[in-house]
Amino acid sequence: MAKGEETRQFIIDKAAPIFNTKGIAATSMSDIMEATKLSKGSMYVHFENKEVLACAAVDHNMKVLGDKLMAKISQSKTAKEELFTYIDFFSNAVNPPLTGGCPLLNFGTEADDTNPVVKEKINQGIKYNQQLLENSIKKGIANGEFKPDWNAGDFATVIFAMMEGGHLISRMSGNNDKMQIIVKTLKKNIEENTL
Amino acid sequence: MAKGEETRQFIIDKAAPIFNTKGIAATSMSDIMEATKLSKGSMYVHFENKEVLACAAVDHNMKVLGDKLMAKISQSKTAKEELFTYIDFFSNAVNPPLTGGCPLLNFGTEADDTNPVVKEKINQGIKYNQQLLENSIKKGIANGEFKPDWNAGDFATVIFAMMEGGHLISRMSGNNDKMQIIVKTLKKNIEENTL
DNA sequence: TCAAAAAATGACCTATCGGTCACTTTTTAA
DNA sequence: TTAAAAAGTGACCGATAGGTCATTTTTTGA
Repeated sequence: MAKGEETRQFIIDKAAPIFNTKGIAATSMSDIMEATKLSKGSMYVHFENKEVLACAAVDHNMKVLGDKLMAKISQSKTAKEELFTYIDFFSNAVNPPLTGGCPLLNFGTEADDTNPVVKEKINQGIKYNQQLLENSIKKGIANGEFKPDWNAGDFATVIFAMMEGGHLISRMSGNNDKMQIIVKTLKKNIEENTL
Repeated sequence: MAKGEETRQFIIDKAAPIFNTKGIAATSMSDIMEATKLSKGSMYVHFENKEVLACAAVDHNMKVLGDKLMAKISQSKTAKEELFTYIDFFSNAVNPPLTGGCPLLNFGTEADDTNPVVKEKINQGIKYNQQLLENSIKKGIANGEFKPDWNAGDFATVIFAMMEGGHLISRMSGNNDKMQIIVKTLKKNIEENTL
């Protein structure tokens, strides 16, 4: 990797968790300078402006989270195991896989009415998650693990929505109590559709 | 109402939707000045600083939303109707009851790692919603509408989490398709627990 | 090896931020 | 009616925001 690209990645690595924690608007270039120990001029060698850096940070957060998730899921042997692994992966909202919590929730709500570019990134991220879940369910139906009349698309949406909602509740309360109810309910639901 | 209190309320009325749309950090006092057509000095007669105004706006958004919700729910005759009314009330995420969408989601995610005061307000707001739902379910169990072994607390959490998650999905996609799946699933679940 | 290209620096720029204050206008109540 | 209190004004303040650029330092490849 050329020096330039190396530094660019280094900046993104340092900036990503800050953006995910403080939000895009509340994160200043000075925050990134402090975290990277680089000068302001250097930041602007690699990023045209703050918006470009923020977008790169959003992408990075989603990629890192996706990679961690897939590393776990790919170890699963059955479709049911895949769903359980997905749920378990996000089940600790107080100590989440990514510093600052779920980037889809964080950047999505901030970008909603203000940043169409980031909003669309998050929209794609959400669709990716739902597709991932839907594929696992369909796989399980195809190989006889799950009931054939189970609506894969609908339940994929249900899982995703409940996990995000549970994430919000548990982060606000500071404990995973409600998230555990969500996890329990979803797993029970999966069991009921398991043959 | 004294003149001072009148102006204070006027400022909160104008500021609340702006904060809910842009977020606290991204909303400037100039934004509020423009919306109210009041001078900067006047703002600081009624609010010690931006944080105090933001907190008042958060409270106001939650109160307005709660009042609108209760106005609908109080018309319901049965417990099942109450739950359906709650769900329907929040079912249009693209054109939500409050400008900017759900304040619990908006302010909650922003305040999460940065503003403990607002975070606690949102935590209380979430608990209030869950309690409201739990009470309706318990009422329905008590009067024989619902199955007696239905876990009221758990299902209250499920409804709230799914609606918030659905809200996020639908706002990002710009349509209510996924929210409708959520609504359909929840109502079916309620029907299954209705005697 | 060495010169051109790329990266890094930090002083500096303008705009805007939240917030203050001396002053004017309006409201209030005796 | 009137004077004290409250509300409202807008110029002004220091701090910080995002961003620029001449200059220096480091990297690169012929």
